[in-house]
Amino acid sequence: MSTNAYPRTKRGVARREQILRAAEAMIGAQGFSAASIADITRHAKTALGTFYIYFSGKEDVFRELVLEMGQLTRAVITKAVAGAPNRLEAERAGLKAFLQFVIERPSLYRIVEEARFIDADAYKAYFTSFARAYAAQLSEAAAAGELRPGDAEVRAWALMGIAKTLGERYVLWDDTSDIDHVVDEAFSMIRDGLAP
Amino acid sequence: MSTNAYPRTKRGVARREQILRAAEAMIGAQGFSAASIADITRHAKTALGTFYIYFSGKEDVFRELVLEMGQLTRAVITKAVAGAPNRLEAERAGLKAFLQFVIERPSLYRIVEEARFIDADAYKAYFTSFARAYAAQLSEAAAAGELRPGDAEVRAWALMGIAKTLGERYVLWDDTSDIDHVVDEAFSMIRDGLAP
DNA sequence: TTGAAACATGAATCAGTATTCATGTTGAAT
DNA sequence: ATTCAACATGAATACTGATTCATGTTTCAA
Repeated sequence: MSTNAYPRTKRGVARREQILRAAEAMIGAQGFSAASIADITRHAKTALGTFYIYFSGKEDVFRELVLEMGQLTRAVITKAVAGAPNRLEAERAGLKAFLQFVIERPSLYRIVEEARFIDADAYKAYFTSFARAYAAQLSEAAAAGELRPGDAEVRAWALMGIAKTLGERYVLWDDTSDIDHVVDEAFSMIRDGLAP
Repeated sequence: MSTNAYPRTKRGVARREQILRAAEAMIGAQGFSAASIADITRHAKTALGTFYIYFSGKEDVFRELVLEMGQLTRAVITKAVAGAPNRLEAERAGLKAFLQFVIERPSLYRIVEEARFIDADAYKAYFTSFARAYAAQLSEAAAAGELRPGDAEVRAWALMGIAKTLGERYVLWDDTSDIDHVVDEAFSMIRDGLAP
């Protein structure tokens, strides 16, 4: 197996996962270039060469982690938003769920942001695809009279910007115990900014 | 001169500036690790070793560029905001000026964002100092009844997040001819979100 | 139970580039 | 005009860390 083919045995599946998690931890903590393959395999308790059985190189694991983050974020937010009675409550729930997710997986968050500089295409793909879906929701809600009319795409990017930045400031930098306060304050601005 | 002391002759001043501009262009275009010192000096039309007369290493130029960006952004926004009749108009003017600045110096924008991963302290310093001043303005405006009451710090970070993200999306990725549309749409959301 | 495919190992390569340094050249003060 | 500090040069050095590979070990289907 030279690159990235899926493992054929239980052991293989487990090893691959071990390495992936170690890569998340190391790259998340030290950044892409500072984290060496040796760091990753050491942390995964495997030999150096084993890495190359499962991944074709450092960028390859990295890309996979970005993909993973994409799927997770979507899943988490979709689930959090599911029960909301209307679009505005969905915004609140989505923001809160996102920040909560950053608390749980800070490494993945950092990795996605670093992707801009390591694998710009993966980064763009992640955010544009997210934005497209987001804008569709906003657009629909505006049509239903739940939001004031306005450019759904610009709104989607602005709202993503708020979430990203608050996540960085209030979770990564300074693990505020009071995430709810941040959510409330930001949401009240968003609510009044969008409500009909 | 082993590191970073200021040049003593006209020629020295000019060379240093040449190299700084070349570093901005190369690092901005290719990213910190992909841009080699050789790239930078080639672009600056000087010998490799000359670089080390003026800078102690790659991180050193990088840090200086981040500093420069800090001063420039402040200056540009302060100036743009100066004539605004009230805080809300200041927000509009500031957002527009920021996006315009990204159009003019895309490399500096990228460099500051990459600083998060290369020189986290410089990055933090840049944004927290900016946020502090921003929050003070918002706080003052709220006290004067120009804005609805609310947590000025959270607002400052949220607004910075909007600006950063719109800059990335609508300037770096897709040089929209119609920046004014983006500003208008984002601003109408901000206005309603903050107006008393 | 056995044999072949899958997986594991880590020392040895290989590549790229940051940094140094010994040797010139230029600037400007006297 | 002279002189010394400042500046310029780029080949040589030094280092880091990614990737390979020859040699075992384990899994599992038959």
